[in-house]
Amino acid sequence: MTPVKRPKEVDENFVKEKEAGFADFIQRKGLKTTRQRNTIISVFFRLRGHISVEELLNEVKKVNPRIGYATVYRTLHLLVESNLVEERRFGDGLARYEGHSDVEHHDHMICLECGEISEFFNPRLEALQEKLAEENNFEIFRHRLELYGVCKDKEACNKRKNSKAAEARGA
Amino acid sequence: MTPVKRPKEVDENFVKEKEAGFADFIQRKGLKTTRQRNTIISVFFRLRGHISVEELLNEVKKVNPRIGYATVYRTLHLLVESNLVEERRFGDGLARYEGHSDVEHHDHMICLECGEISEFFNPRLEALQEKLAEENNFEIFRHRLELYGVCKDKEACNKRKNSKAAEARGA
DNA sequence: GAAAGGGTTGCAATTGATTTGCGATTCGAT
DNA sequence: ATCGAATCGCAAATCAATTGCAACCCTTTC
Ligand SMILES: [Mn+2]
Ligand SMILES: [Mn+2]
Ligand SMILES: [Zn+2]
Ligand SMILES: [Zn+2]
Repeated sequence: MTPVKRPKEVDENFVKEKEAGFADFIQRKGLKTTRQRNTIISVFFRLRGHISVEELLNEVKKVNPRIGYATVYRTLHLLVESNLVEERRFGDGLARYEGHSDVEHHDHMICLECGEISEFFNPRLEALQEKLAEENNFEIFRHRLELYGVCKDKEACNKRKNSKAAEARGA
Repeated sequence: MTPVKRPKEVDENFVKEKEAGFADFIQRKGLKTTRQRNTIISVFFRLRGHISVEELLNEVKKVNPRIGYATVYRTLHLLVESNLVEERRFGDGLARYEGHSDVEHHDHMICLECGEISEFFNPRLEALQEKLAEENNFEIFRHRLELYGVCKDKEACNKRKNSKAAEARGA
């Protein structure tokens, strides 16, 4: 298994790259740079994990409280279209977004108890998928693999579950 | 690749098994057999493919026009809970349901052009997932793998796409 | 086989996420 | 600075799915 590791600190270089990529996209498309879009992507790429629209909006509002849902939704669509961000749906009914990290593509294991999401990438798995597609005369553009289950480390799992419950109460 | 094959004709034996399974579940749960539920499952298990709620309701209404959305939704939830049916979401925003066939579990390749959904099952792929989970100290309950792309056979793909477009116009 | 109790239905209203219409505002090429 | 086009913010609309509730139907009991 190759776990995907995310840097703990914000990687300013990564953010810069993403911002530049978005600027490119905007220009290519004949769209406009705006204060709001800049704020949103700057905030977004400094967050890590699988961010919901609400989470993002909350953070964005700390910078500019006048920005609303519609603009965040619209900007996220642009980010997805520009291929700088991927949309995820883990079955809790709301979309989540993540900027690619070093390992662009990866898959997920989701603990149904504590909600922990582990990211991984395995070349053999990817290759096998290609082989199966080949045999079926099919060309893969993208794929989605999610493993749902539970942590075997019950101790760690429970700890996470509890801290999550506490957080939910507090918020 | 092991393509999953579905019988072309309704397999009455399969339907019977499913109906019996549902009866069992209903009883175990202390729920009630009703005319509506019987109609819905009988219709559902005679359909094949990945059925949306609306599609199912349309068919159900041919038998009993008084049955409404709520009952179909509620019955589908029971079917999923009873493990006789799986819910799928292929990204078009609505849930689809399928009764298991001989090959209980399978994954999907979805053509973004013609909408064709190929079903397959590959033991190596399944085993590899288990191995990766093991390495991550994770226990898999279920998983979801979807390959999105296009048919390489452009002729067949276009034919399907066109017949689909015609159908949409006609309906 | 009638009555009782509890699950079920159908409908309409509600929810929750996401989208959209639109008047006001901002962008950016000229 | 100007002007047409793109964008914003808000509220209203949409869309799938869920739910409250009064009427109704099953099953068990007597
Ligand atoms: Mn991820
Ligand atoms: Mn299937
Ligand atoms: Zn866990
Ligand atoms: Zn195709």
